[in-house]
Amino acid sequence: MKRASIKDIARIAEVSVATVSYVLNKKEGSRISEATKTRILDVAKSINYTPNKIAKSLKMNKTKLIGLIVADISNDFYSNIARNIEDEAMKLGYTLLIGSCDENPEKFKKLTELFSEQQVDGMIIAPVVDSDEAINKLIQEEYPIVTIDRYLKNVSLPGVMINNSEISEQICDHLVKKDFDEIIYVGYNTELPHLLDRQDGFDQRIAKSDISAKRILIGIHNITEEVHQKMQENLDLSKKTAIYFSSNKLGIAGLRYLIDHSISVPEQVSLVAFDETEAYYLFPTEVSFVQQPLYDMARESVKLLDNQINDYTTNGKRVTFHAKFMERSSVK
Amino acid sequence: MKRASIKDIARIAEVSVATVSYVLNKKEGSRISEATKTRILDVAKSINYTPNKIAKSLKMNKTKLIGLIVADISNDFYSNIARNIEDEAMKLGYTLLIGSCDENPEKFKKLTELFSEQQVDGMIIAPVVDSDEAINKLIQEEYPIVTIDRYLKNVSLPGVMINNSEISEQICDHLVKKDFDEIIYVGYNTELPHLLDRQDGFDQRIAKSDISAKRILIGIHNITEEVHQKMQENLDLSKKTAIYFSSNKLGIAGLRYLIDHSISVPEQVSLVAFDETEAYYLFPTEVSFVQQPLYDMARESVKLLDNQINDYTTNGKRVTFHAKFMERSSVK
DNA sequence: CTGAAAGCGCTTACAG
DNA sequence: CTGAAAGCGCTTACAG
Repeated sequence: MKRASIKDIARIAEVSVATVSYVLNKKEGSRISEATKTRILDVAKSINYTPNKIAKSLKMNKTKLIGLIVADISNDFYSNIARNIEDEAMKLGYTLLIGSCDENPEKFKKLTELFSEQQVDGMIIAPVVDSDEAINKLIQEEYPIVTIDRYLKNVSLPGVMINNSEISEQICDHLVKKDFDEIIYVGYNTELPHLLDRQDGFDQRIAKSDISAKRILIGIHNITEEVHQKMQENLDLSKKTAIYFSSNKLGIAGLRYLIDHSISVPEQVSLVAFDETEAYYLFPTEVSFVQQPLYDMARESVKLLDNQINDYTTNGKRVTFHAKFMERSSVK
Repeated sequence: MKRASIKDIARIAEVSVATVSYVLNKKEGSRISEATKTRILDVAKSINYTPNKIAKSLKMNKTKLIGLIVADISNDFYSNIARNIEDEAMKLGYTLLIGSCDENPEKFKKLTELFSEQQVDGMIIAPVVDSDEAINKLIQEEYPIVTIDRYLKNVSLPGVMINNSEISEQICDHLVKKDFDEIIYVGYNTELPHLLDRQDGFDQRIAKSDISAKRILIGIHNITEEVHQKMQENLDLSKKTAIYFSSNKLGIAGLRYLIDHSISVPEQVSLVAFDETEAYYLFPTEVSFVQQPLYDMARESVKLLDNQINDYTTNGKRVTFHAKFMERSSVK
């Protein structure tokens, strides 16, 4: 697998490597004669030349590589975000490196180091709990970074997010108006700001009502088991109940519980879930869900990062998108 | 974002860059004195040195990068394969570049070019229809490649696959013995060898029985619509019927049809699907499915590729794994 | 219109 | 025990 280099082209076309480089990069500015130009192009084609991006990167001090660190790539939300980011990155000439840290700060740190060694021009990250140290190091090095989905409480990095609190309030409002005896919020026991926002929005609306509300908060591991156990303990079918699952993982676990216990939706219990996932569509009832504008978020994140790369600034702006409540038939 | 280089270390520690390089790469062979060694390491740490892999790659003529081209990353099968490959690649010191060509040969070709320019040491690919040209070019350049899941009819590339024909025959045998009036095979109208194998295995077993069989073959786009339409036309609930969905996408579309039409499984119709996906678990009946040994396949593919990289050979061996039929309650 | 030369950050065979 | 130097494949300011 010996690859042709511009040196080879230069030798065969009997010109200098400089000239080859100019022609190949279309930087001649009409300086090079048509004859040499076509000769060079022909030779390049005939020996199957492909540029060595590594060499170019070294010289140019930029790789046109972007690193993406998601919290969990097996989550449909993140895999869809990744696809959209890849498309957008490509449009701006970047190649995307994808890493999943699986909510593990050690793995998060390792990925930042890996990407850094790989000389990525910047990173799009979804911070996980305890990833602050690794992130601060990047900030200190003035590494271009942009957050997505999640954000940091104490640091103002540029990033994209949704109106978590607001949309939760809307959902809750919708449920409150339907006159349920009880509304159950299913969320995570976590410090992640965007998730606390979802909880806050819900709480605020509940506070203004006189409806009884319960909170089921679970750890980030063993989601299925914990959701099942807590639903067992908290779901009282003698009451007219609505459940709000604040993530797709929680939603899937909850739907699974309802299937296993033959609880029919929305006859016996109503529900709303966060995010969209293919799995919702195999549930016997159409699931009402919160849809995030993935494409717009992906596009904006790449744009923000590109800006950071071209002109580094410390006070990044955070862009908030509006999630959309898609009403289906799972709420009665 | 000015990064420290070994030159900086050399200057501060007052040694040559050669010495720094030896120490950093632990290639001293006890040649360097402990004093200089620790001095260099201390300086490296204090100025936050991270090696520039780009420079190293250029010099060493290898990047420790592997490219993975899957047919469709939004398919759970491929995203799980990708995760497993990433883990295995990491173990051997490789970083994984992931690309999804979405069954599009143009995109496939573009990804091979992108990866090639990025100087990946090798590629793991799932060939799509009409990708032969791009693949032949790689072969001609003696680029280390390994196929996964799918394989090529006319070229013997090293690769991993499952016993498609055999497992289909087993499934069919299982259904034949249950004495259905009719068995429907749902597959793709395609030339992809591994899918034709699935069909062949089914056909062979049917031929030895006297059960009526139907084939529903659909195009690779608009899966949901086509499956719905053809099931509408072909499903006769007055007969005792079993359906065999030969991919997870087909399975999901089919399950969706059954949900939409309130057809109960296995009471009114029995079914088996290929591959595992989270969505199956939200279906009211536990779905019997074919499980592929993803981890083993991923590991073997990386191993085969690593072998190719270290010692290129043209006659690659193909490794076949055994898929497993997981019987649940969707067949009566 | 074209080329010689420096340099990006590394590694390593060679010399001392 | 340590260093000078060449070279990986490019780009580009400069000279002619």
